[in-house]
Amino acid sequence: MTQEEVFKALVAHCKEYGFIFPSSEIYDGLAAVYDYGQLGVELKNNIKNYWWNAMTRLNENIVGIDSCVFIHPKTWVASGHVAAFNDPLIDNKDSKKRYRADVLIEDYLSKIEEKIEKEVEKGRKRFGDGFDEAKFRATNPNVLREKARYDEIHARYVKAEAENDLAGYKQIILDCDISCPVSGTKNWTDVRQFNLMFSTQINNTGNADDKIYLRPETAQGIFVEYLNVQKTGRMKIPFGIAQIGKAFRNEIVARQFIFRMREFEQMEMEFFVKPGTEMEWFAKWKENRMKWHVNIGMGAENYRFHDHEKLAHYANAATDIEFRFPFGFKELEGIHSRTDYDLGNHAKLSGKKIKYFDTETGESYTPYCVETSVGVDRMVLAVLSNSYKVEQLENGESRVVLSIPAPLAPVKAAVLPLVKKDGLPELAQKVVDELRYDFNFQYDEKDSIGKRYRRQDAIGTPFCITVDHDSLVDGTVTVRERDTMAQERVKIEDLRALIDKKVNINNLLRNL
RNA sequence: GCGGAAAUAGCUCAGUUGGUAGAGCACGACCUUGCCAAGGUCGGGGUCGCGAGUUCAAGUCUCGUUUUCCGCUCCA
Repeated sequence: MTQEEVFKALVAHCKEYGFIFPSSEIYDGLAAVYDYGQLGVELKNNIKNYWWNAMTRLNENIVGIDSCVFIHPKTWVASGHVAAFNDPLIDNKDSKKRYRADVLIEDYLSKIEEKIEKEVEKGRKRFGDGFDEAKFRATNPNVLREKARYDEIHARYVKAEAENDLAGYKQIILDCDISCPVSGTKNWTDVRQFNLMFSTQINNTGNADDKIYLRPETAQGIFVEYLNVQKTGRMKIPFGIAQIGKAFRNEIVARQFIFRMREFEQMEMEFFVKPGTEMEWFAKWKENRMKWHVNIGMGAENYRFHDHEKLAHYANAATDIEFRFPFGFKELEGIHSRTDYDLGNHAKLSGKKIKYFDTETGESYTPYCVETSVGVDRMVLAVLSNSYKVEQLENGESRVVLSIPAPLAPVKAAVLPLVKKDGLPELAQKVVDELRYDFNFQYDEKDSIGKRYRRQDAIGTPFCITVDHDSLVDGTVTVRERDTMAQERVKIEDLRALIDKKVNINNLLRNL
């Protein structure tokens, strides 16, 4: 099978066994929205627990919060999202390339500037030492002509930007004969506004000022609560605030199953540090986070860092942790050094003093911030795609197995009576009743034992516990391991310890 | 958003030049076997993604639309 076929099979598998469904499928579904089913939610919760505990329990100086999806709209002005995510876009119909209309115009303007500079350069060469640049710029007809053109276009551009006039952008592009760098044609679509943030209204007065946004990242919920947490928790720099929650982005193209959805879940941690120490912490968190990923046991070779060369407006360093998905290495987590951009802007816009007073040094400063941000859904996809295997068995048959790392597996063990008679179901039920307080169990008595093993393989259950006739006599059962299919005989009273050792998330945490 | 392809049962698919929907698996009941799936009998389940049009008649032809996949594009 090709990678593409494997991925398709995985998507079908996820639906067939209740991990992930297309959202509202009975109404034909909704693009790029997926629901987690009965097994998917267990897997996802296990991943979240592993992260939450690694952050908040293993670090005394990291605490968690749960902020709302709705936050004051000014938050998104301060964060830069309102300004940065209202792009006017235009397509060239021939090359099928999409451009930001404002960037096309800006590029054109800078070309005019270059022309002017060239003229000035020519003048300098011609006149030599006696060259009066200011006078040349004020009198040379070529320069004046270009300057006038520049001023006119620039004025229109600024006006279009201020008024968000999409037709105005288009007209500038047409008037300036701006052509597509790829196709060279001027066959343009209309300019369309694209806003990454979803918006709604918080009451029904219809007043535009009531517009609020669904958060495009959970991070800002942390920044707006920074002061509360720092003060009430008596937190001392350096310290972190962790949060897991939903975020929403109106992506132009949301695709690749749950890799890029319009509604998704993030696990973000903002770590506040003294200015000047942020690179040190950035390096520390890079290492720390990679360790967390590799510790899951899906192979260190499947992860890599990808350092950003082009940095976002708020960052002075950024890297991605990428994972080898069926469609290539893609971002799983982002680690950003966000400087004091967020807290600084919130201080400015809110008028509140957001400074940290260091009692040891007597200094007062706006903390810098290092962010770690994982996509929960991407983690789920990483685990599922890495675990999905179609194995050829010795007898020529094949089995589909999800080798999900045991601590993350949705169902930890299945209890199976070898036959549905002779008191075996009753004993099996007793075993389940003993252990259901510790682990997520399934009980299954339908079909042959081999078939039931395969069924558990398909959902990634690490252990199958089979109760047979000997169990009635000596109180032992067969424990069958998912990946090796090896069996061992275990006393019923030893089951809890045996399973716990393999599936308890605390054992993962201990290795960190 | 553009271009290409696809959509029939929970899953994988068949369905002849248009003539009132099938298989295997899965699911339920009963019987049988009993440590690595698919024995038997019976049963439930589909307005063929949705909406129009052509036709005596549309799963099949035409148009639109939705969703998915692939390629562009986008991804502070």
